[in-house]
Parts: sequence; structure tokens; C-alpha cells
Amino acid sequence: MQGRYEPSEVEARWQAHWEKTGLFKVCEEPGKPKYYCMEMFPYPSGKIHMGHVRNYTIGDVVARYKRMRGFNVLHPMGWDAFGMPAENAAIANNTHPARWTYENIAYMTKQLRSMGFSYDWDREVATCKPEYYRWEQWLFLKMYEKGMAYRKEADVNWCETCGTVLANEQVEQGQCWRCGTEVIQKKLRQWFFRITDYAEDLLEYCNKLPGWPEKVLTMQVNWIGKSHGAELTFPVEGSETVIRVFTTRPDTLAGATFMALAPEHPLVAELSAGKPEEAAVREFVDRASRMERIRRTSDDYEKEGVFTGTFCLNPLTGRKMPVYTANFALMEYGTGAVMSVPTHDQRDFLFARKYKLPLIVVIQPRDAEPLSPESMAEAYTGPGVLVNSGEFDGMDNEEAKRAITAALEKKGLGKQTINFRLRDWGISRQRYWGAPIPMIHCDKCGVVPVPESDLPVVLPEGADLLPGGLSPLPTHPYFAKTRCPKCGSENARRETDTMDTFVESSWYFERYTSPHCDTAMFDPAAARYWMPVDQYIGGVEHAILHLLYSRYYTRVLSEFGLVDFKEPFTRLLTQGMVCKETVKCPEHGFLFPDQAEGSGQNRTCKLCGKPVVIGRMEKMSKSKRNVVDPAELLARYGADTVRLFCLFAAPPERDLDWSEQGVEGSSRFLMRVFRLVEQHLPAVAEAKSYADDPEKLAPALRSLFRKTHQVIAKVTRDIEDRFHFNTAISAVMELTNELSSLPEGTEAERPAVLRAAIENLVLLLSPIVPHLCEELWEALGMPPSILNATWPSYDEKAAAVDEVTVVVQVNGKLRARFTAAKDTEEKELERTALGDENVLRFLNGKAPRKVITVKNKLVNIVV
RNA sequence: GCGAGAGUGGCGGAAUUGGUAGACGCGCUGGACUUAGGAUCCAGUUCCGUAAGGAAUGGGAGUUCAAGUCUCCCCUCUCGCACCA
Repeated sequence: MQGRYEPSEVEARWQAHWEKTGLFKVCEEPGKPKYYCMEMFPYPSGKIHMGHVRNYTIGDVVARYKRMRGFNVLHPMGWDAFGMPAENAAIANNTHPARWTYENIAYMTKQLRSMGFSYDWDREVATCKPEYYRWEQWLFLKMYEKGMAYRKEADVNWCETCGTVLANEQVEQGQCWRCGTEVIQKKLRQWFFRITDYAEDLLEYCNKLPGWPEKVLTMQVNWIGKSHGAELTFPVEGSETVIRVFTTRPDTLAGATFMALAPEHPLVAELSAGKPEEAAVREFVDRASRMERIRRTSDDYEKEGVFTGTFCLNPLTGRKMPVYTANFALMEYGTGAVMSVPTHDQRDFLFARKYKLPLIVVIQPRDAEPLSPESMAEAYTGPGVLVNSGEFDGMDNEEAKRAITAALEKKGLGKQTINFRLRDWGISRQRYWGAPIPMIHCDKCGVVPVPESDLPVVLPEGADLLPGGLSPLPTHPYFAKTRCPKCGSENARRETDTMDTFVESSWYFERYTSPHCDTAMFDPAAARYWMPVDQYIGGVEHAILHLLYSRYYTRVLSEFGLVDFKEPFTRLLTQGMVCKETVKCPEHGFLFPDQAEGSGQNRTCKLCGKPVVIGRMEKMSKSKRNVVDPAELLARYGADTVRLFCLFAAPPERDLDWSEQGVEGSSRFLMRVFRLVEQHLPAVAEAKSYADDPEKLAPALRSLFRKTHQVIAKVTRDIEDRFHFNTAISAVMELTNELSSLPEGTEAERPAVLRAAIENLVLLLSPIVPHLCEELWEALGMPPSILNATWPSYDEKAAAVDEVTVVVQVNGKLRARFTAAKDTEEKELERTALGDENVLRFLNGKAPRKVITVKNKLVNIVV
């Protein structure tokens, strides 16, 4: 090594070396402690973006650090390869989803390799390959057998023009994202996973995941949405029919004056049949189903409803309650019917006011003006005492919840229940580019599972998408038409829906443990050795869906005895977004940085000359034109600089503000380290790292040696305890600063002390900037790879300080400071402090009333 | 509306259990070396003040010898959920 540091040359050389020596390949080594470090695998969208770079850099540092700490580290990478973008790209570029996907994988693999990540590429997984999804199909069959996968009719977003189902994400303001047609709700028979069976367990374990961010757990808890309440039965007047409702407020039952059914509620048609209101009801229901999407995205839509023409009876008071169908009642929550209590529910209050429905106060607050229907401006939802509730009058409302439910239960009209917001996981997608659901529909036998021996049901990769992006599967000559495995009939059709891509990502981490296993989803022994994942790292945008599905799927695997744990991820780190400032022209909207000229706040638009607005930091996105392409950075600065900046600019869980100058700074620091090592190399080449008594050293060397060990301690703690790489790096920078400001000298111990500082500097930095450190490590005459070196341990004695700065406060204000030997007695510190000139000046002759002394820290004199 | 998180110099961010607020880096200022510097090195850089000193961690109160850190109230921002019965 000599001369200038050329990252591109150095990085290419070491990457080749790592690959040649198979440095990152791992296998089970019983007896050696394992560590499974995994980052969320990418969708092969075309090229990597800064979010990937940040995510994978964090993971790589953890993996490398743990390996140097003696762990057998599994650090895999793969591709979440099924999904819509491939279909869109195929339509746009007149190619095939498979081809597009595989080309992207090839390109992105190259990009990831050039970042120097320590992946065991032999374990690469791509979910679109039959050898992967066949096992997902296999599990689907098992789940079907056990009733964990089932088929039912359900509402979906439907675009009439495109003739297809849309994912929620593809509905924009109630319209199809592609053609703009108004999206309607349509009932289709869909496959579901019974995740609700695990609602309670998934919730309970939210309290048993100490390694997860509080934020994510809270989001999951809210999503699962457990609420305690009662299911009550309301008889319909003059009929055998009953309406069942779920309520969390059975105590307010006597105040229920009307009933609201969701427009989709099956009783709506029945109750309005033959009534004068029938036409109006039908019109309303029709409109509601069309409006569904739009009204969910608008904040101030009107609560509306229509009387069905029928009454039901309040099971407590016998009061006649008009039955409405109303847009605020949701079919997917509770029973789809709401007992409406206008006095004690704000929504019901607004509705009642609009339709002039009666108000009955049944809860009176204890310490406030009594409520009256005439004077109420809003519903009262607080605690209180029951009134107008017959035998329950005077009862505390919390107590009344139980009492009223119990009373109704005796009459067979109610029971305590628990309701969850979580709904079963609909996994059917009317899409082509996904894993086929292994089922067959036979005219005679109905739904028949594909026999295990016929797996995988291979997605025909020769098929092309139909116009409008339609799946070719339903009309595919070989795929759709098939024989019934049960009766042999030729009149059978394959299920042509594919599975939600979230199914694939719910078990890929288990597959990584034995990616080539062709007799099972994964080798149980390998999974037993590696799982669960010790550290999972990814974006918070997956806080609910992917992480909840994975937790569920793992429970399913556990149910089948395939794994012996329930929680797949012991620790989770959610990294923040990568942001950059936006540049906006009043005329031309968002600009690319090079479309503005000038500097600072005085930039103008090149197109029109108007002053531009420098916006605040926002997540990098194409539409905001504030993306930075990792490929360009890589070419300009090399991987190490990019890695360093990503880690140094912010702690991992926070958003990272991109700064071109910050990247320059990181690059400069690496150059500086390189020069520093190069400069000291002749002196330390023959030396052995100092390990003798620190007391023997002259002050300057003693100080450098102390700093070295303090920094080892600090970096180790920062990485181990909290993944705060930014402060770890700043500590190494301090060591670098101390090293470069070391005064000249000729002490005998100098080479050894310098050697210790440099060796440790390189070791500490090596998980962060591995290429440079390999280079320096080799230059120091050490055998490659530095990844096989042991993480340095620090010497308490070497790190210890012998002098401390003691500050002196007078009435809590800093007035003086002095140095004292470490552990000087309090009395002695107090004496020194009271003798200080400046302190005496502030005491101004007054006698101290009290003196607080903290050893090694401060003396506070109170007068 | 509900839930969570955050608010510290010109900027990104430090501050282990209450004990020197601003580590480290960016930027900026001055200087050195240079044909030149957008390289490198040295010095400085929270604000006000020539200084002594004073003020300062979103705002306000409180606990304490001592508060960025603990308690209460308020404000702002970000994220998530959102007609949840």
C-alpha cells in the first residue's frame, strides 16, 4: 500500500478475495453460539435505493461485529420476487414478469455485492421459484385440511373497466389507479387464513417481545384491537328475526333509541322487503357500496342513513326502535349492527339530531350538572350513575355493564364477549405473478385439494398478460383446465387466483436456514440450530402487515410441529427513512437539484428564473425529485464512504437527512485514516501491540494508550447495547484526532503504543468500512481476513484516568474548576474549592450554609 | 378524535444512573503551505457583551444543593390507526 487511497481499486480487490475464499459461507456448528442477523429482503424493483443501502449497512455491521465476537453468524439475502410491479413493468415494456424479475435480481445482486455486504450468497432465495413456493403450497394443503385455510364470499375492490380486483393500495380516491373508473365493492369467493384464531395469542405475546420497539408493538396491539363487551339480541317487531349487536357499552342499553345496520348487512333487504321504504333503502345501499372507497378517504363525510320501515324492540325496556341502515355502521366490525345511544355516543348523537330521533339520558355524571336531552350539545361518554334504566337505576355504570349483560343472559338475549378488530387474512389475488393456490374446482366434487404428489403447481411462465393487465391464468389452455384428482372428471378447473405475496415473506427466514432442502419447507435440524432470528432489521412501514403475518405463520408452523417456537424475531430494529431536501419552483413544481442555479437560499429555477423554495427534508421519492442513486455515490466515493455516512449521520432508528457535504466529510475521514496509518507504518511495522503496565508510559503515550482503551470500551458498548453507530464512529474519530496530535518523541515504548492504537482503530472500524480495514490490516502485516480477527477487549486499568476535573458551583452556578487526583476525598475537594479565588469572590464573605460534594465530579457551595 | 414518538447552536447530532450542555462531524471565520486550491495543516466558532459576566435545551410552573434528564400544564411537528359501536 502506498500513495493515495483508491476506494474502487481496493474495494474490488477485497470483494474478489472474500468471494474466492468463501469468507461469508456458514454452516451449522453445534457447540458454537449462533447469531442470526437478517434484514428485510428487497423487492427486485430494478436497482437498489438508499433505503436498501442504509438497511443493509446496519445489518452488515451487526453481522460482522457478532462474528468478530465469536458467534457463528447467519447473514442471508434473498428476493421477495412475486408482485404487481413486475406485471406493470411487463405491460409497460412489453416483456414478461419473470424475465423482468430475473434480470432485476441479477442486476441488484451485483449492486449489493459491490457494497461489500457479508452475505452467504449460497443461501439466496427467490420466492418466485417453484422450489420455493411449492412448500408454501404444501403448507396451504395442510392448513386446508385443518380448516386453517378456508374459502368464503367476501367484498373486494373491483374495477369494471379492467375487469379485475384491485389491492387497497391500487385504489386512489375511490378510483382505479390505472383507468380512473370508480371502484366498487364486489362479492367474490376468496381464500382466507384463519389468523383470528390467533388474535389472543398474538396480542398476549406483544408483552413478551422485549427486543421489539414499543412503537411497533403498540401498532400491532391497536391493529388486533381487542375490546371487551357484550353481544345483545334485539327481537324484530312482529317477526321471528332477531338482530344481534356487539357493544362495549351494555350499561347504556336503556338509552338505545334506534338501530343502525351496515348497508351490506344481510337483514337490510329482508327488513325493508315490501315496505314503502324499500326503493329508498335499495338506492341507499347501492350508493353506499359505490361510495365506500371515497368516503373512507374523506375526513368530513356526512353520517347518513335510511329507515328500513321496520322496528326492533329494546330487550331491556321493550321500547320500539326504528331500524335504519346507515353508512357509519361497518359490516366488518362486530356484527355489522349498532345499537345506537345518541346521548352517550357522539356518532349516534349526530345521526339522531339529523333524523330527529329521540334522546334518553341513562348515565348521569357524578360531579357535574345533570344532563338533559334538550341542553346536550354532544354525547356524554364518561362514567356515572344509571338513570331511566328501571331496576338498574343508581348503579355505577361500570358495574351496570356486567349486571345488564347478566340480566339479558338469563333471558337468552345476551352474553359477554370479546371482539377483535383483526379480520381473517384474505390471501386470494386475481393476479398472474404469484404463487398458485393448489386447489381444483370440480363440477361434481366441489373444491378438491391438489394431491401433495402433484406439487408444485407451477405457474406457467410462458403465459403473457392479457390486455389491461388481466391474468392469463383463467383462460390458459393447460393451466386452468384440468382433471379432478378425486373423480377423474375432465370438467374441473384449477383455482386461478394466486396467493398474496405476504405469504412468501412470512417464512423466508426459515427457508434461509436450509435453502436447498427439497424434502420439506426447511430442514428441521437447521431451523432448530439457527432460528429464531436474533436480530431483524427493516423499515417501519412493515410494522403491521409483514411482521404480524410472519408471527402468525410461525404459529401455524409451530402447530404442525415444524418449529418449536412461536415468535420468529427475537429483536427487531426499525430503521428510519432516508430523507433529502426538496427544491420546488412555483411554476414547475419539484425540481432536480441541477435544475436550480445559485446557492443557498438564493437559488432560482433554470427553466423560468423564478426563485425556488428549498423545502424541508422529505423521504426520498421519484415524484419529489430528491432521490440519490447509490450507484452514482458508489462510483464516486466507494462503498466504505457510503456505509460510513449512513451510519454516522444519525442513529439507525431515526430519519437520516442526506447531505452531500456530509458524504464528503465521511470520505475525508477515511482518507485521513489511510494517511495516518501509512505515515506510522514504518515505525510500527516491527512493533508488537503494547500490553504492559500503563504506569510505565510517559504522559503523552499514557494518554494515547488510555484513549485507545476508552474508545474500545465506548465502541463496544455503543454497538452491543443500542446499535448507536454514530457515537461509536465519533469515538473512533476522537482516537484518530488524538493519534494525529501526538507530539514527537523517542520513547522506547512509542512503537508499541502506536501499534496498539492503530491496530485497535482498524479493528473497531472494520465492521463499518470493511474494505479499507482489510487493506490496512494487511498493511500492518496481519493475516486476512480481519473478519476472522477477534474483537478487541479493553483493559480497565489502561482506560482508567488518574486525574479528574472537579467543578465548583456556588448556588448551583458554575464558578470554578480544578483538577484533582482521582478519588480525592470529599473533605480535600471541599477545602480546595473553598480556597479558590473566584469562588471566594462569589461567596463575598458569606459563610457557606451547606456544601455538597460529589467525588470526582463537583463541589456545590450553598450560601 | 385515539395511540406512539420527537422538539438541544447555522445544520446532522452528543450528553450511561439528575452533577462541566453542545462530544463528533458538516458549515462558517481567520491563518499557514502553495502558481493555484474545492487538497492538507493550525486556530476559532451557542447567543449577548471589549471584558468581568449574563442568558440558553419548544413555552410555563414545580421538586431538588443541582433539571436537557424527574412531575404537572400548554404549544408545535412527525408517524400510525381512524365512523371500531
